[in-house]
Order: sequence, then structure tokens, then C-alpha cells
Amino acid sequence: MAERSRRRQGGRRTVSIRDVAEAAGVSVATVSRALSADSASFHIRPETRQHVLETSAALGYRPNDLARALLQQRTSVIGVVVPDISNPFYPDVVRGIEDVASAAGYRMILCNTDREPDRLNKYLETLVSSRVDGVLIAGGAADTPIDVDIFARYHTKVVVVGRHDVECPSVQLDNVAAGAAITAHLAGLGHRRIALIAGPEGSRTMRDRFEGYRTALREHGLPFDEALVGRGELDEAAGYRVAGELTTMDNPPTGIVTVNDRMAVGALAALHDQGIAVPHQVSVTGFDDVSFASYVRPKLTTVAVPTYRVGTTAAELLISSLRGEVERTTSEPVVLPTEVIIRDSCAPPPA
Amino acid sequence: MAERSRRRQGGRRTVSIRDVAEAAGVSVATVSRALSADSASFHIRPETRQHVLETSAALGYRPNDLARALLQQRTSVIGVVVPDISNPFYPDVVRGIEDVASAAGYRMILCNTDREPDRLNKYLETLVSSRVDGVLIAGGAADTPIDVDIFARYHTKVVVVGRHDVECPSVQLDNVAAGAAITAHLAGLGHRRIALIAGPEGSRTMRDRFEGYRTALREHGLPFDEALVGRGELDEAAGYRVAGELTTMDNPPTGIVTVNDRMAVGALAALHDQGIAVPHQVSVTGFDDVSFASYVRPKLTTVAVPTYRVGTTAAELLISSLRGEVERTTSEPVVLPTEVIIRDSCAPPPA
DNA sequence: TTGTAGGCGTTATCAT
DNA sequence: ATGATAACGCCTACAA
Repeated sequence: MAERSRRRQGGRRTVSIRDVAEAAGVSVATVSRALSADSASFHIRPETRQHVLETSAALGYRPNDLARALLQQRTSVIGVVVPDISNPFYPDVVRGIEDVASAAGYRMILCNTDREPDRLNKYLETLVSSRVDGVLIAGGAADTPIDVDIFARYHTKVVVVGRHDVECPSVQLDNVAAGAAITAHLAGLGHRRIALIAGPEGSRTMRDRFEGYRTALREHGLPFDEALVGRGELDEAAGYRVAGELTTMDNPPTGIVTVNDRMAVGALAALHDQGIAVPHQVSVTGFDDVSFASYVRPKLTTVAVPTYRVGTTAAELLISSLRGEVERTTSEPVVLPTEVIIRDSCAPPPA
Repeated sequence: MAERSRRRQGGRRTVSIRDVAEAAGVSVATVSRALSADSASFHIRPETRQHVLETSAALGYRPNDLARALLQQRTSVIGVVVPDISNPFYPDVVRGIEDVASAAGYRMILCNTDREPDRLNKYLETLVSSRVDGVLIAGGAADTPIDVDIFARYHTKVVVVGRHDVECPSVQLDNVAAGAAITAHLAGLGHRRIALIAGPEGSRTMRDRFEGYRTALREHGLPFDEALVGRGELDEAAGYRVAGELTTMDNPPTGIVTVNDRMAVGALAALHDQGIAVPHQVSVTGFDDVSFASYVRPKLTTVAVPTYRVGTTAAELLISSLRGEVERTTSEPVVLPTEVIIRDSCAPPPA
């Protein structure tokens, strides 16, 4: 029993439950009980408990969650995977996740994949090795097959945001319907040449919005014209560039549907710089209804998507899954509503 | 030795190194060696190694980082604390942190404090219990005394972003100088009544920008007028509201300095709605140079702050600290440069 | 009410 | 080159 002091030599060791026990003159079991959350209802003498608490505080003791997790087979950590936290869509989602996760006592490991399958897979492996209790895949994984078996083997619950083939609970936005609705708004105003500024093909969300655009065109008897769709990254610069190209073509569009608000703001800037009046000469729509959408001039007509609620809902789904409240079988996707917000950037086409 | 199958009863156990060892017909030590990163240089027969690798893969084995961390006294996890990831300043910072952290093999736990001391302290405790190797406090803690001793006791390295009294490496922006520079720009243009749309008092960053404003006023022989400063949250709505109040006062300002770009965009909108021309009648400046700053019209004159670099620099600081490459004593703060970006939202005051 | 001890899954040390 | 085994820090039957 003399080997206990083995490691005391180098840098001072971190204080462990045994140190508290020794200092308090009790056993480690007693310390554990005194510190345990429900120690009130436990068999422990109040004075003992008090004494242990004080000793623990005096020593600056912090329980080691690793040891606890190793024993209990649960870490109270969830992994959250997003394509890119810099994309203004995600901070709100992540914030929603964190709010409900932390309220439920979970910590959150954040991972950015940049939509690269390699990064995604590497992160998922890492998360399994971390023995996170659950993983929230919030986009960027639509085209990457995910090995659910490995999660099942390690009892890791999975929830995804967005449409995906993986068999697990999900929260989705009906981006097809939303894309159709905003396009239909322009068509309803009388526009017949409606352009689309689309995003990268790698994003399922953006593909769906694109598909909605085509659907609405069809439903309104409008032809799909390849020349009227431009692509780019999801930022202002791309919107600016593509809008500039659109306006200089023969027979330019009178309406421009955009796949997110940043691109829309870029488009607005391009139109402004060319002296084209919005909405009188050209109408523009955004997508997402980010905070500045109602502060640019003209105010942006766009579609509101409940980003924060996407996060909270997904986290709630995951947490009830962790509590075993969700069916093993894939439950129906939770589809959150979107809404076309009509502001000032659209009008009937010029006569 | 028959008690090995104890837990096999309930849900199937996760596969451990012992399962791999048994399946491969070797000892756990051999498996560990085969899987260890530098096993190439290790004493292990290539065929054995190969065999173990295959068995491991076949079983879907993933090493348990908890156990490893418990033993090695390091988790390869860092904690990142921000006031609010929804604030557009932080996603880029966090992205920078994650990029260098993940490249160095670290995972990241993200915490939002909303600048509430209670939340901050609770998170810091949690992080210590998680035994993260280091903590990056990226703002929101300026007025909360931080107990560095507890970090020291648990060998947790700390790096902060922003000015703070805590004794540890830090990366800072000279917000005072930046605030002075942008204000001086207006003063240099001939403005004599320069208003400030300030942020919450709880933010050190915002206080510093405010102080810079006062400094520039003084240096230019301009009086500080309490009536010319309005406060609000750091969003468009606040900028809109305060700008509206400013324009309706007697003897309104000819220049408006704003403490972040979102507020500036709000101010621009308010001015637009009142038919006040920017920059001809009133000049407006922003702060941060977020992506849309050059896409609103008029383009926003603002000060660029290297958000992404703030993140990478802080993470690099923390990681070299973890590697023991940084002095124990507080090193000099790393101050990153800011730059006034002159665009179209400022002009000399009307005659 | 309190103490003893086994084991969670690793890695590292010491044998062999 | 490989194997047995002792920690890492904690919780929880079980014993006292």
C-alpha cells in the first residue's frame, strides 16, 4: 500500500476523489455519495455530507467526467456536425441545439465538414471514439453514405437535419415547396422570364430549392431555360456576379429567384450598380430571412425558415432518443414550416 | 475467469480491445501496439500487425478515447467559450479555431455564455470536469473574474481573446485605436457633430470602441456630447431605432459612428426611410467589415477586423501552450491589426 | 451510515 | 516479439 504515492514526484497531481477522502477522513465511497446529485435522498449523515463538501471545496476538487463516463457508459456529450459554421444559416441552428442540449446537461462537440466526405467520415469516427452519446448531423452529408451500423454498435443515437437516406429521426424543411412558393409568387405577379441564382450542387438543400423553382415554373406553364440559371457559392460575391451576367444577356429575366439572402443582397447590389430599379424593372427574392433581409433597401421578399427552431427541434429529438423515448424504428421526419415573407423587392414586371 | 461474460446479457456490449484480442488470438497489449500510431517503429511483427488490423476492422472496433484519456491525462479536447455564436463576429473566429485545432488533432467543445457570469462559470467548471486540455475564452468574460488557480491545478491551459485581467496569453484587437481611427476619419472629413451608436456596456470590446470614439473627439478638439450617443443590442433593429432618434433631435449629427456593421445597416435603413441621403447629408460608418458591408448601398465605410485570424491565432497560441512552447509567465498579448476601409458611406458634411 | 473492492477500456511497464 | 498486469478516477453492489 506504499505505492500510492508513486506519481507524486513530478508536477503536482490533480486532486482526485481519494485526496478528498483522505483529507476528510472518510472513504472514497462516502465522498462519492456526498457529491452525488441525489445525495439528499441517499443514506448519508448530513454532517458527514457537509464536511465532505467543505473539504472538497477547500481542495478545489472537480470530479473527473472521464472516469465517470467510462464507468457509466455515457458521456453527456453530443457531436454536432455542420458544413460550415461561417455560413449564416448555421449559427442560429447551433445556438438552438446548444440551448436545449446544455439545459439537458449535455455538452457539445462542434465539427465543420465543408461538405467533404472525407472530413465528415473522419469526424464521425472521432465522435464514436469520443463515445459521444449522440450525433446531430446538421447538413452537409446528403451525398455521403453514412455507416449507421457503427453508431448502433456503440449505442450512439443519430439525428439528422435535412433530407437524407439514413434511417434515423430527422427534422426537415420542405425546401422544394418553399422554392416553389417563392417562385410562384413571382409567376403570380406576372413574370414569365424568371431566373435562378443557384448554389453548389453538393448541397441537398440547394438542390431542393432548385427543384422547387422548376416545379413552380412547370405549374405555371413556364418553360425551363437553362440560360436563366447561374450558379455560385452561397455568398454575396456570387450573387453579384451572376446577377450581373443575367442582366447583360439578350432578353434578360424580369425576376430573379435567389437561393439564399446573401446571394440576393449581392444581386441587389449588382442591379443597383447597373442602374436597374428593383422592383420596378427587375424583381428579386431571397431565401432564409436572415436578420439583414428586412434592413436592405428595398426590403427583401424572401422565405423565412425557422433556423433556431430547427436546432432546438433536432436537439429535442436527439435527447428524447437518448432517453429512449423515441421508437427504434425511424420516426416520421419532423417537417418545419417555411413562409414566404412579402416585402418590397418584388413587383409586376414592367409593361 | 468466467465472470468475463457478465454484462453480455442486456444490450450487446460495445466492442473493446479485449474482443479484438480474443478474436485475433493475441493479447490486448499486442492489439494496442498494432493500433498505436507509431506502431511502425514498434516491436511488432508486420504479419501480426496486419492480422490485428483486419480483425479490428472486421469487428468494427473503435478505440475508447475516454479510457485512453484517463490513462494519459490528456483528452485532446479544447473548450471554446463565446458570448453568442449567433453574433456574426464569432462564427469566423470559431471557424478559425476549429481549423487549426482539428489540424492539430484536437476536438472542440463549444459554449455560449450570453455574457452571463453564471453561465460562464458553470461552463468553466464543466470544462474542467471534462478535463479539456485547454480553454479558449473568446470574449464575453471581461467583467467576470476568472479563477485561474483551478485551471492551473488541473493543468488546463487558458488563452483569452480580447482584453482581460486574467494572467494568460491573449490575442487582442486594439479596439480603442480602431474606434479612434474611424471616428477620426469622419472628423477629418470636417464633421463636427459626430454621433455614436454604441453597444451594450457589458462588452469590453464595445466599451473600447466607445473609448476610441471619445479619444478621437478629444484629439480633434470636439466636445463629447452625451446626447449624441445611443445604445442598443448589436443588431440591425437597434441601429435602426437609434439612428431614427438621432435624426429627429434638434441639431442632429452629420456623422454617425456605429459599433458594428449590423447596427450600421440598420442606421442606413432608417436614414433611407426618412429620405436622408447617405453620405451627402449624413455619413455613416460600420465596424467589423462583415461580408455584406461592401454589398449594401452605399457601400459601408468600416473597419476591418481579422476575425478568422483571431481564431487561428488564438488556437495556435493555445496549442503551443499545450505543447509547452509558451512561457509559463504571461506572454505579451498578440495584437492583431485593424484597418479602416473607406468606401462610399462617408463624405464631408453638407455646407 | 459507512467502508471495501471490482471493473469500465486503455496504455505502459515489466517479464518472458 | 509478445504477454500479463498495474494503474488512470470513479461508481456501486455488497459487506460490515
